[in-house]
Amino acid sequence: MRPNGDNKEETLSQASPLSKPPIPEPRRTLTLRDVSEASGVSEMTVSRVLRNRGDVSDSTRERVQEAARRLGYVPNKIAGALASQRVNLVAVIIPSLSNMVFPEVMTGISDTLEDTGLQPVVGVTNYSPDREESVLYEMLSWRPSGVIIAGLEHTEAAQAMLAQAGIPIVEIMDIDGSPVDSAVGISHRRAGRQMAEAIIAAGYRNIAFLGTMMPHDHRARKRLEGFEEALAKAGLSLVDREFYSGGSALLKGREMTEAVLTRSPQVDFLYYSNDMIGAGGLLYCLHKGIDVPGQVGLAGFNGVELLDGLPIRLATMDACRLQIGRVAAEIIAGKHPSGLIGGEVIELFPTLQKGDTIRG
Amino acid sequence: MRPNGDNKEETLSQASPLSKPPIPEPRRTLTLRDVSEASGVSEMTVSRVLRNRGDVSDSTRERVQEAARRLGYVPNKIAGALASQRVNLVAVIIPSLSNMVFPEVMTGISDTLEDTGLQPVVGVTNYSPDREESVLYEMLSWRPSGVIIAGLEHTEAAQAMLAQAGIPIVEIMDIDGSPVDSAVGISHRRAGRQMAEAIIAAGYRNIAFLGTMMPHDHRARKRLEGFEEALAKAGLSLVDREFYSGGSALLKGREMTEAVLTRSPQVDFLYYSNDMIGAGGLLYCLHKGIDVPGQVGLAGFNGVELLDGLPIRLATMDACRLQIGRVAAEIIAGKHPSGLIGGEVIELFPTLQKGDTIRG
DNA sequence: ACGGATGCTGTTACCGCTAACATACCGCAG
DNA sequence: CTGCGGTATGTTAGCGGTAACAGCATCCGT
Repeated sequence: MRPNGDNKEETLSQASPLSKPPIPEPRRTLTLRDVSEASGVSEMTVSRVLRNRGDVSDSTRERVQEAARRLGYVPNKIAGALASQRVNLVAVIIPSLSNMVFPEVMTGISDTLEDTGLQPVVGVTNYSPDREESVLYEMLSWRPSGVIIAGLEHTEAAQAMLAQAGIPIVEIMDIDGSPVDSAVGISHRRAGRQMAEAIIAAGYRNIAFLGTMMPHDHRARKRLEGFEEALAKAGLSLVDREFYSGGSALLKGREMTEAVLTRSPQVDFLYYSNDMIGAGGLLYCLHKGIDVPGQVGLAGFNGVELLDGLPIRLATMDACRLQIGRVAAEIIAGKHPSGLIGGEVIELFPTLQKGDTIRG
Repeated sequence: MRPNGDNKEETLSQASPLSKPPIPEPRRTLTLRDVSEASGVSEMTVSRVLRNRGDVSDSTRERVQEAARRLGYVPNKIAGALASQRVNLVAVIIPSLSNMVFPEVMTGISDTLEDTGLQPVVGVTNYSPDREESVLYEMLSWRPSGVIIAGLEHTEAAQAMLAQAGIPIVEIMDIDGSPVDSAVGISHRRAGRQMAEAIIAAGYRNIAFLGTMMPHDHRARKRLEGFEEALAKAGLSLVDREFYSGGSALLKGREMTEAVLTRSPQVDFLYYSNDMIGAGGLLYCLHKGIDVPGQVGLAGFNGVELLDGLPIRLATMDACRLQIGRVAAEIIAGKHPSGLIGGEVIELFPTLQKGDTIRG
């Protein structure tokens, strides 16, 4: 299966005597040379035709294209990239795919990159800093044209690699910290604060938090910090808190909610670190006949599409995922107005959607 | 920012006079040469150390490693791959990421590839055959070690590329058709049939189908075909059908269910093409106080984790996603018992989970 | 008619790394 | 002391493309 190193000259001279059957020899993988011999021009001209660069006469162009198509030639980007010092890949490094939130960021990125000739390549870290470091190393070794990476927290080595890479780096999702190069995202601290303020303004006083255990989900952590900060400012503090890790988020939301409401019956508001567990909690409350938002209010975070399908709309904050992807890609592609310089921090502002689960 | 083509010799000779400050010059991207000069051995020896290949004395090895680390050297896999004719990438081509189902396949693939030195690279087609073709072309041009691609239906050109690529190809998810090389998946036709049989056996007679409009979701189509086939065998046919495209699947499920139940009040069973719309329908029925599964039964497809969090469990069939990913990766990595020959079709058998939405 | 612009094609020298082979050095049996 | 096998390192020749430049017609204005 591997390309065998049989001597080229002999093989070729007897293999393609300018005959025209469709697919002459499906053995060795084809090179520019094969197309060049099949069409009677130099490799360079073939290269020009296939990349649509430089002047080539129409007749030659057609002859080359026909030959390439007939042979089923697929260019070798490895060689091309090495020679031209140009790689049309953008490394995208994210913590998870099963999260609903990152696929949407990806959509924003893909859409924007679509007509730039750039191609996103995804790496997944599972929220592990070490894994992030090795994924980054691996991707940088392919010399991408840019890096889009989630979060501002990385290992020291990863920071160093990013700083040294000599390509545009965009850290996304979060702006509470100092980026290596550019950053696009929202302030999770502010988002937590805002939600707390809205909750307090609505008159809730006995507030519980339900969220992920993950020590490396810095954004969830920052939201909670902002949230508690605002509570403190109002002279309040969390009445209860519950954490989980792994499993079906919807189910966990249900279970955690039951646990909290049983343990702390005085609780009148449930703040969830994401919409999925929030939805689980909401379904639980509705199922139990709890008056939402009268007796208990709820809020999540992210603004996932899923919420539209629930019986009543969960309060949430849109995390601007699509736009984050778009702007990050624009910066990499050099299409962003302010991204031409690099080193920008672009803050987006999530909108609070009170839905039907906060009274007032 | 781009590596500038300044002449190497001069630059180097004055840039690194064997001094030892941490990060001498963050300008040009580093090459083996830089590490070689910094550690006083040949490039070849550095290459050997960094790849852990061949015999190198401990003292040399350490010196080289230290230099590489100090400089922040990241190898250039483009050059490496070109020279060695070896690429540690596996192309994975799937229709969508927002589907819940493919991320899980990805997990199976990643897990299995983890300790093989192989790296998955994802391409997304959005269920478009043309896009699939171009994504495939793009990926093949990086000369991956294998291809994992969803489905058995591809454009003619894509089929040809796959056949010519000279690397292991695994078509996943589906086995109702003829694969180019290997295939791992379930029979969706059989799955549809099985579900229909279970529904009929439970005594339902007025059955409606609710699903996606997408003309290129061949697996959903095959499930419906199998389903109708089994209905026909029992002298039945679909009482109603409803299609959607785009939007929040949960919401669409809700809306479609309302539409069907209003239009065809005699319907006593709702068969959904996926769990997400099924869940939407279930929530709708529960909300309306419809007796499930007495008055109306429901079933979906996929066995997504989300279902665990619903008030009652939706009937579904597990699509063996994790295992599909695993086996596909094993075949590519040459670790699968029967995959050593290639050209195998491996059928997996989904289990029908009746949940709480089919009576009996 | 001639210098120069223009269009098309070919030649040469790499890109950064590794396979394969060559070399140097060591110790030790003969 | 020679020769041999092994270990540690260096040298050479590409991998398959592309940048840069070098031809060589053809065509233009003056």
